[in-house]
Amino acid sequence: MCGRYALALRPSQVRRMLEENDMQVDGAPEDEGPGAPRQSHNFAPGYHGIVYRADVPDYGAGPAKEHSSGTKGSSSAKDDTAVTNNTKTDQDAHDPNHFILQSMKWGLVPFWTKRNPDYSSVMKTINCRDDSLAQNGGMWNTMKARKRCLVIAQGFYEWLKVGPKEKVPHYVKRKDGKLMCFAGLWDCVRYEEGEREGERNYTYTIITTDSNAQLKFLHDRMPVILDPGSEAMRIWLDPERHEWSKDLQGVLKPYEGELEVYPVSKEVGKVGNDSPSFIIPVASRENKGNIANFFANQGKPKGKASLKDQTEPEVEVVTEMDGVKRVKTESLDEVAKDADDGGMKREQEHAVTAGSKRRAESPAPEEKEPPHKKATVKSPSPVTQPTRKTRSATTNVGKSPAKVKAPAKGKEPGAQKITKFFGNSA
DNA sequence: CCAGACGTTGTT
DNA sequence: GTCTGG
DNA sequence: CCAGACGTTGTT
DNA sequence: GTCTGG
Repeated sequence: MCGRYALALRPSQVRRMLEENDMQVDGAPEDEGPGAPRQSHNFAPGYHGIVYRADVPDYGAGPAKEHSSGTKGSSSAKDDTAVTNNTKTDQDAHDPNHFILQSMKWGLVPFWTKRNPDYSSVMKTINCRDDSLAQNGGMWNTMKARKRCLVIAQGFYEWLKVGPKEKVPHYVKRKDGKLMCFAGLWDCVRYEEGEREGERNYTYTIITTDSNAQLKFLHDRMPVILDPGSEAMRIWLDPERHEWSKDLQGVLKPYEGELEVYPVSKEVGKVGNDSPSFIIPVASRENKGNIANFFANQGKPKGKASLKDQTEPEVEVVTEMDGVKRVKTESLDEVAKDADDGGMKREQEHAVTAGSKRRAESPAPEEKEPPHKKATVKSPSPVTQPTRKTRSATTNVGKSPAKVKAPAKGKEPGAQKITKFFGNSA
């Protein structure tokens, strides 16, 4: 289900927005540079996104040596040597009372993985079912106990199936305009060999649960969404809880707040495309207006209030079961070619960046991550940003936000699909 | 003991 | 890494 | 998650 | 259909 979402904000913007919701942020990754999270309205698995979590060591919350399952108590209790020890104590800098934003790669790879896992394996861990966490064994055991986090997004996409071949993308966001915080799990792995040997690779997964009544027509599953400042969020992120419990399991339930759901441009289906229009109702007046402005203003970033607030979707989800067919047809086509509008000469070259071919031909033998094609149009601050609460100045605490170590850049799968990451011993 | 799984979604 | 099956 | 590729021989 | 890239 949650296999694509929107996060076109820089870490600094995310930080500010969370702080406006009274969330403590003691560190954040750089907006740019190696390992920086990607900004895209079409955020896909494998990208580096923004995760929020307690500032605990790489082995997670709780005592360094303890086993999450509490199994056996023997052991000499002396040998410190933290888990992946060596190389400086990676801890001394951690403070569980601090919460940080960190860049991590979407698609969880467990810490015990020996080699860079193949693509298909990783794709299966972009999500984690809430009911999988209710069972005791399994690969999530350590993470659910000690490595819980929030995955930050503006909203997510879901494709409504209409008929045997048609799929209409819908965007889902919070009605109150706040950032969407998914319950997630993270981990850190250091491969034993390969080009990434020794590097710390941070990855994450998004927890899914049953859809709430509002989204049932779209899909039967949805990500777990937590409200900023809620008790559920506090529990989920609490580093003092380093064992699974009913309280924690209880956090994982369908969202009870209000969401906004509406169809969007089919262009979002093509990975690699990116445009602010993807999070705007496809057939709305705003959309047309925005798109027009968008291209009209190509040269000047300031422009008028282009896409400021796109409330009232007026398109709304319309029916579904039987009316499905019509839902998409016209409206979508319309937008697809609406760029030409009724008389404007300008046309669609759009903001939609064309997806690149898969002609892997790296001129330089380095750099992994897919090219961050600088979106044709950069959206300073696209939609969103309600400024609801308008808290007093977000006192930018004087702490150095550089506490978070830049995560190792992930390597794109595919180069060498060795081992499946589940199969290795210690 | 060792070897192998450890996952999700969607579709049938 | 842990847990299960053989 | 969806979209798109999915191939060989031979020549430069 | 399956697999890969983004």
